[in-house]
Order: sequence, then structure tokens, then C-alpha cells
Amino acid sequence: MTGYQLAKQFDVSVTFVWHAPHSQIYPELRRLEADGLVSAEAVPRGSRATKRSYSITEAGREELERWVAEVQPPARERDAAYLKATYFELASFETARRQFETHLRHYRNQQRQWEEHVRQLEDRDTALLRRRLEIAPEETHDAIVAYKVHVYRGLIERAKHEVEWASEGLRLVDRLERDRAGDRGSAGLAGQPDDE
Amino acid sequence: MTGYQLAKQFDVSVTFVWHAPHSQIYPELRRLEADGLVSAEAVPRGSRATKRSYSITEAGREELERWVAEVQPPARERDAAYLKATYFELASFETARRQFETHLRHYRNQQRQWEEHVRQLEDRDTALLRRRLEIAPEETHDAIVAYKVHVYRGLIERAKHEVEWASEGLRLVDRLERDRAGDRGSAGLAGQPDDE
DNA sequence: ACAGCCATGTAAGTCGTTACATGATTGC
DNA sequence: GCAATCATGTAACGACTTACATGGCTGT
Repeated sequence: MTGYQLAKQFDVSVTFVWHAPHSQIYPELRRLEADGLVSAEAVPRGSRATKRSYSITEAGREELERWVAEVQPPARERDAAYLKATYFELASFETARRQFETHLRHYRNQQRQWEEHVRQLEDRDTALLRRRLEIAPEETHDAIVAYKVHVYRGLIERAKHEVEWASEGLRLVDRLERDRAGDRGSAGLAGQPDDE
Repeated sequence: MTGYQLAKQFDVSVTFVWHAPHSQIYPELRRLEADGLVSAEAVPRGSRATKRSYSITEAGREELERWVAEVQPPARERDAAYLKATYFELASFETARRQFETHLRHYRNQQRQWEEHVRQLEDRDTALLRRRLEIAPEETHDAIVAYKVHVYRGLIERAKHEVEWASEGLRLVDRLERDRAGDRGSAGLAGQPDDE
């Protein structure tokens, strides 16, 4: 593929497990080329211009296999949304609600799109998968599809969990707000505004 | 706290939603100080040495509140384990199994430690939480604890999901290996080694 | 001619990791 | 005296983001 095509894949579809902007892709392709992991071919485009189409090399394939087999230290948790939620006591109930609602909407979307993607994978109906299957021996096709489906199903479950977490968050905010109002009423306290 | 104490908090316990090494903490504290978000006090230590103990300033508290309320673009998925699993067809069944097992072990550990942490939070029995509650008005205590418990419960559920995903992954590898062996047997094919 | 897409870069800056480096204090 | 821990940095490098920049091609 060309750098442009790669960038589009990352940009357009949310179905990708990784993301990179074109400003990272072009230099990286050059580096990979310098390391002999991919090779470039100048393809004419129109009359004057050319584009660079990259293919993986034998060395690249080996490096890819090495990387897949390599066990890497599990990523340390780093989740801005959860970190923030840890300090929601510093915000108003309204703000906390808005945050949970944003979270909810986002993962509902993700879930829908990944479900659609799994459907396409099962039908072997994506451009990339078809290209992958073309060059792979017949008896590996099931495994190729199955691993990818497993990954995206995992992402779907993860998205469902996030939706559930945000929903519970909203219920929690409701409960806390009711409790606060109850305190004020029964104890006859002045009651703080809920931030501060 | 001092930079050292902060570093320890991140280092020692896995219970933190964020992580940072001391090489990031010390310069960052200096930057925060320069921006007036924290203030430092030189505290003597032994006879000759001093350490710098930091406290949040009023401006820092405002910035923290601003940050908590700010809705930020949801992080794009970037998960090396899932990305790798997408290409497990390039590895042997044995390797795929090893990867899933590593994943499983890691999240089982996380789960256990977060469960322990939730227990401590509910008992209001961590040093940080006690310090937080000391300076917060009584009627906010429930909310402070509840939000934190909600976050760590979310992380526990997430860890459970990852354990489940890895277990299913192992079952998938078993199934694919049986299918491959079946192919070889029934069709009498030479059969590829499962990588390549 | 102009809009929208194809195509490819560079630059500045932040964030994060790993390694290098130093010295004081405490308890045995 | 020595080890473990307290305490604080710097440096090099790579990953990532955002913005700046340029120009060709295609269809209307």
C-alpha cells in the first residue's frame, strides 16, 4: 500500500486496533525501507506524478513473526477517563453526569461499529482480509478469520463493559445527589454546593 | 508529598490508574511549581540534607477542578496485545497459547489486587484516602469514597473481561489445532507447519 | 476554474521510557 | 563499615500530536 492508503485505513475506520496519523506513517515507512523491512515501488499516477507503493519484504515478514511471538510487558493502566472519575467529587453532579454520558455514547458507538466489523469479517468481506486470504494457504483461512473475529469480539465485550460502567456511574450520581438532598432536608444543614 | 513519595506510590502499588517514573515526576513538579500550581517547602532531613515537600496551591486546585470537568476526546484504542492477537496466524499454536496465558495471568493478578484495594477503600483504610477525607467536609465523604470504589470496581470488571477473553482465546487455539490435525488426517494432506 | 480528494512530506513540541549519576540517612 | 532505602536529578531516545506546507489529479 501507499502511505496515503495506510493513513486512510487508520483515519476513516474506527475498526482499527491501532491508530497513526500520516505524519508518523511517512517517516516510518522510510525507516522500514532503510531497514529493509519493506520495499517501495514508484507507481505512476496521472501524467507527471508518482506515488510510492510499499510491500513487505522477506526480512519484514520475519520481523513481523518475531514481533508476534514476542511476549511483551503488559501495558500499565493509563486511562484518563477512569483517572478523572476518581476525582468526580471535585465536580458538580451535573458535570459528573456529563462525563459518564460522554463515555457511554462513545462506547455505544464503538460497540456498533465493531459489531458491524465482525459481521464483515465473518463474511470475509473486507478488502484487507480478502487480500490476506488470497496469499495464504487454504487450510489457514479459518484460523486467520477466527483470530481476528476473536479480537473484535473482545473489543465488543470491552465496549459493553464500558457502557455498563458508565450507566452504573450515572445511577451512582443520582444516588449521591438524592442522599445529599436528603441530608440537607433531614439534618437541616445549610449544605455545600456540590463542588468545592 | 515529596517527589520520592509520589514515585513510590506509582511504583509500589499496582492500584494506581496512572503511572509515572521518578524521571518524569521531578521535572514535572518543578514545572508545576513554576506555573504556581504547587508550592514547595524545604524540609530538613537528618542533619545536612533537605527534601522538597510539595503542596497544591489554590491555583492548582482550580486547575484540577477545571481538568476534572473538562470533557476530553476519548482515547483511541491502542492495545498491543489485541493488535498482536490479530496476527496470531503467523505464530505457532504454542506461541499463541503462551501469549493468551500471559494475558490471563496478568489480569488475574490485577483483579486480585484491585479487589483488595476496593476492600481497603470501603474500610476507608488507605493513607491517601484518610488524608483526603480529613480535609473534606463530612457530607462529601460518601461521594469521595463512592467515586473511587466505582472506578476500581470498573477496573475489576475490566480485568475479569480480559481473563475471559484470554480463556476463550486458549479454547480457540485448541479448536484450531484440532481442526488442523483433522484436516491432515482426513484429507491426507502433507500439512504445513502451523507458522509460515 | 474550482472543489475535493490524492499524496507526501517537515517541524516543533510534549510525553514517556531507559539508562546514567550522585549523594545522604538509617539500621545493623 | 555496609546495605538498604531515601532523595533528586540529567540525558538520550523514541513515540505521538498538532500544525504547517506543498502540489498533483479528477470531475463538474
